[in-house]
Amino acid sequence: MNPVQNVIHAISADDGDALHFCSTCAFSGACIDAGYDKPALRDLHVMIEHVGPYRAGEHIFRTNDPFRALYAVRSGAVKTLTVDTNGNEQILGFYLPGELIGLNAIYPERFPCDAVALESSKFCRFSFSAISALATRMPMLQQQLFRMLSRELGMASRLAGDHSADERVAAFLTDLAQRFAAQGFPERYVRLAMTRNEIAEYLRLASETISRIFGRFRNQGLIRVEGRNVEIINSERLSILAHNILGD
Amino acid sequence: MNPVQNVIHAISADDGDALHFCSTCAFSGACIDAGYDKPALRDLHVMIEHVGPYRAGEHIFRTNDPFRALYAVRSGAVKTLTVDTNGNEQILGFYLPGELIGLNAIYPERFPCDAVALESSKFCRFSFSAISALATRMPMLQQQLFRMLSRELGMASRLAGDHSADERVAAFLTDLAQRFAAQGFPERYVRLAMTRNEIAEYLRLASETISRIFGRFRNQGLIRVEGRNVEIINSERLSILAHNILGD
DNA sequence: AATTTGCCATGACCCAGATCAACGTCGCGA
DNA sequence: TCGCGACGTTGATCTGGGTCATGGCAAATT
Repeated sequence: MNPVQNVIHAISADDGDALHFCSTCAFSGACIDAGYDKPALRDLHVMIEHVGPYRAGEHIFRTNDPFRALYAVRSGAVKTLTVDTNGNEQILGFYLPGELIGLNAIYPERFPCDAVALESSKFCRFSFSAISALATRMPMLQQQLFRMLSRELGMASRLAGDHSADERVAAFLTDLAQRFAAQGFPERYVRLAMTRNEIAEYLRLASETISRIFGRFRNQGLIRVEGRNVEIINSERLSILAHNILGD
Repeated sequence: MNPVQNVIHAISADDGDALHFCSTCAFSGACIDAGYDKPALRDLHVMIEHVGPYRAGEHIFRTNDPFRALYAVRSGAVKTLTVDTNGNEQILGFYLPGELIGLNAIYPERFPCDAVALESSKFCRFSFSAISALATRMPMLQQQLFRMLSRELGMASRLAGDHSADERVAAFLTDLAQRFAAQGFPERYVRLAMTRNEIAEYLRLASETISRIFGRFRNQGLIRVEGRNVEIINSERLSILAHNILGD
């Protein structure tokens, strides 16, 4: 049997309970590290609402919806996107379990984008006013929010740079592999939850260009591709290509 | 005398004192609105260090410098930039009085870019750990930091989109005019503190393209250009062009 | 006054990636 | 089982904006 196929089935996180985080919770790192894992956590858990599952194609929120809550992905995968005046979709980001959606809505106080499930997905919903209030009493939580905002800002501006299509695709694959690895999956396998066209809309390329570059990377022995399963053969060279975007 | 010339000389803010903000302080909105204008402000002022002036071309900080403080522009203008492996500069942003530099350094804990004065500039320096600590006691300050991060994130991802050179230049001029207007300057005049080449590095275009588009916008009666002074004649049509990037 | 240096403008040409077109494949509902 | 629509690949052609080259101008320097 081919090693690429069926290696990764679906990413999901356990559900957590009144005293434990979902295993991939966006806040767990900050809180557990800081010794908040005892009763203080009750305050955090009490404001969490488990929502979903949303099926593939369903909206979690839409552009201009009033912003009240952040969404942490528990399982599945999500895209956020805007539609410009010509009807062109622009994908802002893909989100995997453990990642947080909605940070770009804080300032406008409305969601500036749609969020759509790429596959069946569940979420933790955090009231933003409640989590802000809690953050004033939990400095590490505040810090974690600052860090996540800052991280997303850095990523957005690096991706905004003037890079070749090869660099973009290499950075996309490398980044995704690292994020899968952060969930405990083998770093060399990436299961794409999105179409070639969605990758293209994210990287500001045409879907044909994605196909061609996947093909070229395959011919150069950088990756193996079977449909939406990608195996990274030469992560070394891929990282070098990605370096201008990912920074390290 | 030509109306474009010498309308805007230099932007600067008064210096503030122990109980008053600089008139354009990045935090003044949040704090004054929230009724913090009495003794609580002392805590904020006490952690501020006035630095500068830096002359044109001088670095405020450099890539990989450890991140300890945010810088608010008091007067002058600044660019932040990265240099990629081919030696190409990429400008991340321009900053005017009242704006805050360094938010993208929180997550990596090092500055991911250089900051260089475009003209003689002064700053307020805020220790980040001190301001975070204070933010736990001043919810509106925390909120203001969240909002500024979120705002910059939104701007970065809109600029990252797939837009024509015309749209980019229109958005650049419109945005700058709005930010000048926020300082109380007439909205129709923009004084560019940066070269054509720097505009190009910011918008991911060639400097020749900036020249050509300024020329075309002039011929179409959208703007008047004299060196680095720009007068916006038809802000209506310019905003329509910019709409896909600026959103409103 | 002459020279250098940085900045800006404009024409000629080129290229990375978009667009257009054709076709193959897969999954799914009737 | 068939048909249909979404998805992916590949080839041919086009184009927006990049690159290269030239020249002008103004401030700084000699």
